[in-house]
Amino acid sequence: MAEGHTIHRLARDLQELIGPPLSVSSPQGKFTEARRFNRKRLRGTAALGKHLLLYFDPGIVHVHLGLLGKFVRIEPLSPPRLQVRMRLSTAEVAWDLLAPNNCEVWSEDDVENLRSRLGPDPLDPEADPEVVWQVLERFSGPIGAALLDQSVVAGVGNVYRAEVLLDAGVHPARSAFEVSREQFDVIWDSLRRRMAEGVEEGRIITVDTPEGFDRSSLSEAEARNVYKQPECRRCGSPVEVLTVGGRTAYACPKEQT
DNA sequence: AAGCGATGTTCAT
DNA sequence: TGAACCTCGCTTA
Repeated sequence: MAEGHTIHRLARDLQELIGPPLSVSSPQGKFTEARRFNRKRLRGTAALGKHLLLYFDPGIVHVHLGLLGKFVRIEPLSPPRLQVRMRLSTAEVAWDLLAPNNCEVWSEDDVENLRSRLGPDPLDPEADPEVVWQVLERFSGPIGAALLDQSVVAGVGNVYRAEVLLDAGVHPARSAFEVSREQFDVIWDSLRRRMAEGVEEGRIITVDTPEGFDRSSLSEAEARNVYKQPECRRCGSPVEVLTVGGRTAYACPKEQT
């Protein structure tokens, strides 16, 4: 269940493994090159959209969590579950990678190739919204499909798509080139702010809450304005459910046109 | 106990 | 456009 915020948070959290030689294994066996990283040091981590890169000394491991994958922080001596694709551990802590789409050895060229295939990442401070805007003007298809296209914007997933389009008052099925500059600015600002919040909170919470409110107490169902909501949490209108860009989309028929 | 769906992507048709 | 891949928590019976 990973949109870009999850990966950026992981890139940060996994930095606790930087330093000592790591124990690297693949209890499940499917990451056949695990042995080659055993006793090697982690030099750094990086998040590019939904892609996670682990820089070892030497070597690069690329991880994509996909829909089901996750990293779990556990006690280093706890016996790994059978389906652990990769375990990274120090004397103090272990991280288990479960059910990823990808966990493989990459070259610098592979990383460069990925960079060339990804659009700007709202979580990258250097990201240039003008590049996205230019692409949208020529994009043939709905804005809802463009936002999920990783070559247009990197890191956006189905939840942020729904919430951000509500923020901008734009219906997901609207043609991308019909989105006004003002609407795009709201989309981009909203992506930046909400995804950054997602990194800090470790989850996607888009509803407004009172000052001092404990947001971690919100259930998943309570945390969003339109995504999977029966009614729009801003105005109460019944939420429209449709398919855009091959995924289920949610829209407020009153606020999104 | 069984079934369903999911914050993703790629490949085949 | 659909199936495959990767797994599990929540819903339904």
